[in-house]
Amino acid sequence: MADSLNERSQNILEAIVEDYISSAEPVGSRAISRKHNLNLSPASVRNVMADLEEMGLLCSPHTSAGRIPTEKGFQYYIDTLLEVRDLNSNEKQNLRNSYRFQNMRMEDIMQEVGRVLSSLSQYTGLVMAPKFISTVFRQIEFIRLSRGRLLMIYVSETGLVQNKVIEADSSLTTSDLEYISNYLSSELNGLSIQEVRTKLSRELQEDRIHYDKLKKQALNLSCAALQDEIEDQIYVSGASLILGQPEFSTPEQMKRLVQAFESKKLLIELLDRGHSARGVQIFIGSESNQVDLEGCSLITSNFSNQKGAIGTLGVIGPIRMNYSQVVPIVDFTAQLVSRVLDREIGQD
Amino acid sequence: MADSLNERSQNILEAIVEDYISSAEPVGSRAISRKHNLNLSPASVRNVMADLEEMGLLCSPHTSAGRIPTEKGFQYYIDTLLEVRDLNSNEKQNLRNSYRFQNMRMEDIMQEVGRVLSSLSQYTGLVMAPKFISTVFRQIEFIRLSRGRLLMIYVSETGLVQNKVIEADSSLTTSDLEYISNYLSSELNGLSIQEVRTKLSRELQEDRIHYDKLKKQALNLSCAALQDEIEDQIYVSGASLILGQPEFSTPEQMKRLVQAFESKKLLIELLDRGHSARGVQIFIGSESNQVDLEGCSLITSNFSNQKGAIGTLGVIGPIRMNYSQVVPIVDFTAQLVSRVLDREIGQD
DNA sequence: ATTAGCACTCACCTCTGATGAGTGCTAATA
DNA sequence: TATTAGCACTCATCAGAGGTGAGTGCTAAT
Repeated sequence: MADSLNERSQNILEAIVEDYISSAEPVGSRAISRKHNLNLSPASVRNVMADLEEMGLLCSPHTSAGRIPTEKGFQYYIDTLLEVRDLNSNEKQNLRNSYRFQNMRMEDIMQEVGRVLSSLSQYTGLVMAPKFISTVFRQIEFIRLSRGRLLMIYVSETGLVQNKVIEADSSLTTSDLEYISNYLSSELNGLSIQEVRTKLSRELQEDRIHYDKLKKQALNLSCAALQDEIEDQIYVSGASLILGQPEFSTPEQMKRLVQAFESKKLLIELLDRGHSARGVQIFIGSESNQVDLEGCSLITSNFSNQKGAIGTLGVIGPIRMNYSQVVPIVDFTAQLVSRVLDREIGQD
Repeated sequence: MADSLNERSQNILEAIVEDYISSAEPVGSRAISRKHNLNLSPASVRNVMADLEEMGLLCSPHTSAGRIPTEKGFQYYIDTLLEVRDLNSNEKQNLRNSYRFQNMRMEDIMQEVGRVLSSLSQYTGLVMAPKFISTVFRQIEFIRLSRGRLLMIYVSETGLVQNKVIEADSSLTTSDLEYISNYLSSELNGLSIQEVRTKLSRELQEDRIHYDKLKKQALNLSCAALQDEIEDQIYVSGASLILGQPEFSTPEQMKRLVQAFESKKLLIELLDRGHSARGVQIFIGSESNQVDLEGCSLITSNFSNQKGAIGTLGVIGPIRMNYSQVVPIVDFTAQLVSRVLDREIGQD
């Protein structure tokens, strides 16, 4: 149905959306007929606007105000009218230069990505570090904390460090732990977590392993350590930028957003949505299904190195976001980060 | 000078401060003369109020409003009038029960502390994890990331894991690194970072070490890894709570605060102020010297285990904070966390 | 020394009318 | 038949006016 719009309607809708994106104010027929050289009188524009309103693509706050695009209007704009141009090589170079990735830990890289995303887009940057489950095993260490409690340190191929406290048999000596660490690290090196898990459970079932008590304990320990998920890490940058947007200028709106940004769980859930997709994804307004994020749109893209290690980055802003500007930034940044992660383990 | 206040003046100042703390509104003479049974008419109260205003302890937003305490007024209240009662054993038990510390990584503990602090105080909780410099060496690992780049993982006595990427001689093999890790871990175990540093620089100067090339490399590596500070970790919880306070209800104020909370550097600087002191410290308003935190007060206390590992926790709220309620919470929480950190490495 | 009394101040609320941007409808026009 | 000029109408926004009430400072009485 929405596709049945004729060209004039499309032009006018596009004009309204773009005017609204830059002004955040209801757009009147007069403004459209003048600024965009459509050679149409305000009256004609009004007629089309009335049609668009009937279709649910526009609405007006009150009788004597202009029109603003509805969520559905934005949806249509994004699906049909938005042309995302690629960055030219100059812009790409600028973007590359914005990032400082030298000698950074994974955490620092993620933080840096958030920082740049938010400062370039002037909205809020979100980054979710590669998920534990998507990483490739590199090394594992066990350190005794107190009787019966061990600290497990896991390092992935890309240098992502995650740790976890596990309960364990208190009879293990320090050298036992060292042996176990070495044994597991060499056994599991290069396997994906998925493969690690199947390997572990298979070996645990095999009988012969039972002859070597230490090896069995190694398997038990690593099961305890690696079987469960490890909480995703998420980075929010430039939260104050989105608060500067007029649609969130009331104290209530601000509190709501800050609350949402504080809830890592909510954000993880949000970013997980696009986690299997390739390329840039756009979630408009109520698609997020989060009351606290009402009025927000999210532009995300996944990044990953060649061995897996999938994370997600993106920008969250008002529905009235400058999609044509932000989408290429998110897109290219994801590519950039993917390449950086490869370099992390590469030989250059 | 401030101490020259007579008892009546003190009583009235106290009454005004406490009324203002609970109402956030200017306090009138009538309210004081009635609610607090001072047996004084409003007119008498007004006389005293005028004196207090002249001393700079009170001010009035305009002629026909009541009085509100100035920063100096709050300072006086805190220094002279505030009586901080200890929690009774019931309250202590409740507080203990609020915290869930089982099998938690240091990060989780810090986060949990922030969560509980903010939810109990209804202001914003701040926690700074034990500073790297104050920790006791437990173990160090080096993992090759790519040619010339190593990931260093440092684990402190309390299980604080910190990592860092360093550039290094690319000729080191995996087993070299393993040897180096083991050598350093056994050499440095139990030393404070301060001691580690002096030991390292002393050994590097000694000649005999130069015969063992690998040991020399070990020392070089650990110098590169441990000589610089590692960035402090800071946790902010319940930022939205402070935004609910009437003094920060305008959009500008909110944006300002959110910005301040986003700047880890600023917060670290703030918490560092009280870092050498013992017991609870209170920083009122402009004492923070941070324009972005204008109108805020900070209540902090350090925590530490018996071996060092000093961190700081606290609550940030409006100057009009409920000090008598929050101070004991911060105080007892710091004691609690200190004990938990000891248990981390203890034998129970 | 304390307090009752009183004039005074001023934020806050509500009501009012003016303004103007923008609309919908209708009739004239190309 | 599609477009547009014209016009009455709507309604948010703003400024000014008047009323209200909480609270003050001062003075004179207790």
